[in-house]
Amino acid sequence: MQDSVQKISFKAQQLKFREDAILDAVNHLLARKGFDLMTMDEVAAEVGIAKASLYKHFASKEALASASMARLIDRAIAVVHEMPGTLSPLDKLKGLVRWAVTSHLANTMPLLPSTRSSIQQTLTNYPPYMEKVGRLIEALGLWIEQAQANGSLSASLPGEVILYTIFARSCDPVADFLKLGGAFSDHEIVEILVKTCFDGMTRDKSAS
Amino acid sequence: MQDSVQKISFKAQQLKFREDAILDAVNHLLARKGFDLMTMDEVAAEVGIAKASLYKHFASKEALASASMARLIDRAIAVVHEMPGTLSPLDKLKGLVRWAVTSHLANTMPLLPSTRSSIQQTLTNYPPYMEKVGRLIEALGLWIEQAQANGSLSASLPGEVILYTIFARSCDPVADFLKLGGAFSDHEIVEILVKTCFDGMTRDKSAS
DNA sequence: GTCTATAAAATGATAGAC
DNA sequence: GTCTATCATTTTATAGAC
Repeated sequence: MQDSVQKISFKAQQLKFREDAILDAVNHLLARKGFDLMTMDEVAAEVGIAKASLYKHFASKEALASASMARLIDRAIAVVHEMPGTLSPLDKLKGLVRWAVTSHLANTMPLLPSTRSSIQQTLTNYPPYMEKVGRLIEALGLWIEQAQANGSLSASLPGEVILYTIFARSCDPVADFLKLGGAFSDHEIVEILVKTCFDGMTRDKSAS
Repeated sequence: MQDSVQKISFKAQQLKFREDAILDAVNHLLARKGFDLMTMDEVAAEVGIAKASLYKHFASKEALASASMARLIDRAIAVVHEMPGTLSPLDKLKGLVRWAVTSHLANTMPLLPSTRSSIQQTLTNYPPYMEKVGRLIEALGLWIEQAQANGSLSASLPGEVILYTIFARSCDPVADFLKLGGAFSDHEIVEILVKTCFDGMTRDKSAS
């Protein structure tokens, strides 16, 4: 009996391992090409299995992308929870933007906020994804309120504007352009985007 | 002889009119769906002609999109040239962002700055487009230098960062999100994006 | 130049053997 | 569950009549 239980557990582990490998490939392709240009042939090739095998794990291309996106939101939530509690609310928000832009530059950030992708509607109709997004928004909304209360973020700006502006940094083409230009390191690009996102471009950086 | 000349001129005019109608449809579809999701069938349907007729005017889908994008840059250059000379350099730059975001909200702004679109490489290899982009960048670079010189834009920020940041507003998903939310008018959305782009989110708007 | 019809290729998804 | 082979559909592009 114990053998049987261990065997099942081992098989389940193997399954999860394989599905994680598939989602890794999907995440990478979503980051580089987006949903519409990603093909199932490419996914299969990057994982190193036959295309038909993909469909034994995920019912469709949409299901594949949805699972990958849900995992991404889980990771964002993990980043939020692991943010040092000693930081100010503003610095926590900046830390999230740093993570998002860094992931973007490393080709591990799917370009989610594009309302133009055909996957967007599928995602909004996928409860597991929306539930996770809701939890993420809740945590960030708290930080935003706190930052507005202590005067480090403009109190006259609607909270949703701040939220969307932060989200949008994860797909900001400015990072790609600066990387293409080659004049800046990835770290410099990240700091530039954080600075322009929060401080704008009209005043010079004050000593931190 | 005069009849013949007029006839040719008239035919040429008709041709241009038809091709402008085609480019209008392409521009609209590029703005709503992007290059990869736009199909030649849709273009033909929106213009109201047969798909094969499209290929009598433009050699390929890429040629169609390139011509549309070249026309867009021409319009941007026109906006730049029509900007009132009495405005400060900073206000001229803000005026361009206003035009870009307004066009975006009106579905007349193709999402050009995405390095993820498959049309990007075609465009960079299309000299007429690149030449126009170069002229646009030149004019904006001058305004940026002037704004930095008079202290209205941060002098410590590399000019190309400012340039790309301004360009990127034309495809900013924040505008789409705010429109989807329904809490703001188009004009309010435009002003929000202009403000966060230039002033950031860390200080309240000062009286203008 | 416009049309209908069709070729040629890409791609999401499935059948069926093992 | 993995594979090979194949289907069904979409989509870019062209042929050929008028």
